[in-house]
This record gives sequence, C-alpha cells and structure tokens, in this order.
Amino acid sequence: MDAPSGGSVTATNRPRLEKRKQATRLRLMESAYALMAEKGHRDVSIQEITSAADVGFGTFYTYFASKDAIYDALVEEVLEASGNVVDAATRHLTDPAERLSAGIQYTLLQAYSDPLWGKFLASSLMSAESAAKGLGKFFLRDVLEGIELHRFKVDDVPMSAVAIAGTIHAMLRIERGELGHTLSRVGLGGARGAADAQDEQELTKRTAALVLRILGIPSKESMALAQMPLPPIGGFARFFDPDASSVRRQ
Amino acid sequence: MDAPSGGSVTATNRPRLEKRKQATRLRLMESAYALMAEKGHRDVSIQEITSAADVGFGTFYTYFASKDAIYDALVEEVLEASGNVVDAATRHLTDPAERLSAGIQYTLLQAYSDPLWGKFLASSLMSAESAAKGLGKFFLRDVLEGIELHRFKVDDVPMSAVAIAGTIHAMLRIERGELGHTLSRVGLGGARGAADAQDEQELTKRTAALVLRILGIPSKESMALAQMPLPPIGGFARFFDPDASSVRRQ
DNA sequence: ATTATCTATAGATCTATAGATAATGC
DNA sequence: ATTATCTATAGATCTATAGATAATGC
Repeated sequence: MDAPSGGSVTATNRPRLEKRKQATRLRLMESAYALMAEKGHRDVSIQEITSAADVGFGTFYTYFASKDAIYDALVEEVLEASGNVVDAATRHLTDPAERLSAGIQYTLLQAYSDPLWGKFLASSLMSAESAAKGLGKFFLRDVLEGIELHRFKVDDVPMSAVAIAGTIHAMLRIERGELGHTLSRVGLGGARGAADAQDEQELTKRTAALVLRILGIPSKESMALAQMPLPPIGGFARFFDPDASSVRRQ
Repeated sequence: MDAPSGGSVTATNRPRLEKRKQATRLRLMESAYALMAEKGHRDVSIQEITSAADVGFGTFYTYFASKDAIYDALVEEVLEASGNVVDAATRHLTDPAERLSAGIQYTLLQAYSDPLWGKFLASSLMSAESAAKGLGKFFLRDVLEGIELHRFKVDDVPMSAVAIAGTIHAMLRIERGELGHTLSRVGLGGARGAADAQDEQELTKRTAALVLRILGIPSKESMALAQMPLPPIGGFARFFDPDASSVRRQ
C-alpha cells in the first residue's frame, strides 16, 4: 500500500549486515560454550555470557530467547561436530572393527587435546536421544555392519550398545590421571607401570581395545587392532576457537 | 563461675528434644531427596524444601548451612544405602561371579522399583570419588576376588572397572523402555521380541550377563549365571519412605 | 529456662523488556 | 532509513539472618 517502493529490502539483500549479525551470534555462542563447559550450563548467567562476548546485555535476546535456547543450539553444534570428527577420521577404513576403533580414539584424543570440548561433549551426551546423533550414529553404524559381516559376535546388541556408550561417556568424564588414581586408592595399584604416567595415547588405545572385546573380538586381536597406527590428521582444531579454520561449519 | 549449677545440661541429656530434632532433620532430608531426584539438585530452592517438609523457612539453617550441604548429606546417605543393598543381597554367595551378578541385579531392581532412588543414585555416581564408595566398593571387591581366583579373565583391570561402572550408570539413567525404543528408531528393531515388552527382570539379567562377559566369562556361561534365581528378599524398601523400616540407618 | 521453630525482611542475583543510541545501507 | 546494539530498570526469585514466638524440659 503506502510502503516504500523499490522492491523488498529484506535481510538477505544486505550481506554485510547479515555477516556482522552472524559474527555477533558466533561470539555469543563461543562465550557461552566456554563458560558452560567450565561451570555447567545452569551455573552461567546471561550477564556473564554477554560480558565475555563483549556485547551489550540486551543483545543476547536478539539471538536467543533464553539460556536454554543457546545451550540447545550449542549441543546441536557440538553433536554434529562430533559426528564430523568421527566421520573424517574413519571414512576411508573398510574394516568396521578398525573403523570403530579409530573413531573412538579420535573422539577421545580430540577431547583430551581440547578439554572444553571434552566437557561439553560429555554433557551433551547425557540425554538418550542425543546418543543417536553425531558420534553415536556412526558408532552404531559400525557396530551393526560388523555384526552383519560376522566380524563382531554379539549376543545382546542393545545392551552392548549401552555398554559401549556408557564406557565412552565414562572415559570422557574421568579427569586425566584419575583412572589409575581412583583405583589405586582402593588397593589396585598401577595396572601397567606408574598409574599417573598414563598418556592420552595409551588410554585411547585401551578404551578401543575394551570396546572391541565387548563386541566379541578375541583379546589379543582387540589389542592388536587398537595398536594399529592412526592415520594422522594433523592435530585437532579447537572447537569454537576463532583461529581454527576446521570443524566449524558454514 | 556464675553459671547455673546442677551439672551440664547438654543436648545429650535431653533425649526427647534430641529425638524431635532428628525427626525434623529427617523430614528436611526426605523432602530434599524427593525434590532433588525429580528436578536435579540445583533446580530446587530451599523454600520448596521447607514447604514440602512443612517446616518454617529459617529452620533449614538450623540443620544445614546451604543447599549443597543437604545434597552432600543425601549423597552420603544414598551411597551408603546402596552399599547395604548390594551387601545384603550378596553376602551369602561364595562365587564372585554369581555374587557380582546378584549385586548388579538387586541394584537395578531397587532402582526400578523406586524411581526416585534410581535417579538420585545415578546423580550421586557422577563424581569419580563416589564410585569407590557404596556400590562401587563391593563391585570392585568382587571383580578383584574373581580375578585372583581365575574366575574372571581380564586384560585391563582399570578399563574393565570403568566399563562396568559406565554400563551400570547408563542403565540407571535410561528411562524404562527407552533401551529398545532408542535403538529401534535407528533401525535396529526389537532384539528379542517386542522392544517395549522389556520388563525389569529381563533388563537386569541382561545387564549382569554383559558385565560378566566383560570380565571374560564365556557367553553361554554368562547368560546361565545371570539367569540363576535370585534369593528373594521380600520386596524393596522405599528409601526415605516413613512407612519403610529397612534401608535407613540409626 | 531453654531452645527449636517461625515470620519478616534486607540484600543479592538474574531475567526480560523498553526506549535511546550508534552504526551501516543506499 | 533501517536496524543492530546498548543502557537502564522493573519484577521475580532466592538466600541468609535477625528478632519474635511457641513448645518442651525441669
């Protein structure tokens, strides 16, 4: 009617503005990600997030309706990225056993090299639905394929899936060095050399080996499979680190 | 000096008063327990707790310094009770494999029969230290004894312990029926009959069987062990239920 | 007389919004 | 001219405490 003519001036017609908006949104998510991984998502105020993002308080509400909304967006992002980590690391492998082993190791190595990522991923995996997204999707695919090919020998598929998920989840939550520490306190002692000299490489291999054993692969073969060299992917990107170019989508 | 004579009139000299205090304290803990299990311990206000306990707001601070303080007290209580459940159920068994199987099954059955208990126990087991108390202490004892007797065959003891803890923890967190549901959504279908017809008895047996397999017991024997009848202990007490006489100490 | 319990309240936080301001777009 | 961003604030909540009250103890 009496609207200014000249065609619709929608947001999409203004690429620079749109780009700036995306940058602000990303800064908010980066800040929320770091704070929530550190302190737990309920224990972070919107105030803290906007301060860390160096953005006016009210700006938050331009992008997210609530704290839960930004957390949900982050979970979505992290779960998808976790799937990408696994997929990138394992796409080329043909043996489902080797592929699963590599996927598990890359996941844990990424978590060790970027503790915030590890904490956030662990918190994302708390709900049962999330287990079917990201990581879980790929791991389950490998498990099912291995069963079909008679590479794995499993009596109870759902229970095995729960055990694998529970094991990986537990490994993500354990503080480094605590594995040996906790158990030695109960009188177990170091299972293999000094308990505190466990490095990430060894822990990831042991985790992979145990998962393969759950899937019915004999003990020796599991260890051999887990020891196979991982094709290097040139270090891990820090998730949500402005310097990093990978992992992030868009 | 000028204090009233007649001997020290300490609290211990007044059994009725002391008893009443304990009752109030217990009411506060019962209310906090139910609310925190339901909504998560951070999402309950002291206001809610005192209302539920039918106690004046300020009274809370006579007994606990903070919300964390009452939560810690509850965790302590629940962990100890969890140990008692396991111990009572397994004390008489001589085979560590059978004992561990029974302990796991009783734990899960208790959690299924009393969902609040299950939720609270799962939340208590989140920290690594807590895993060595209660349940964990007894389970670890059985594992180590079984290894010593060559009943179990384990390559990597700490990793196996983590896997067992992670599996049980995951089973405590999974909603009933979700095991089959989640997996069937990904295209797995019912692994054994209809996925939603899983009853607690079956789930607990399958969990125990899988744990025994992790410990190197052959597939068939694991299933046979898990199928062994559990000595009935006449139903489970509701933890913190005023009607129940067991579980609670003191 | 003693003390457990209750009521009322101050102070601290935190969320969501309204209105002003500043930056880009054309 | 448009709109992203900022500042200021109202309203809701929640914690911790101070002082009053009510119940038991002797």
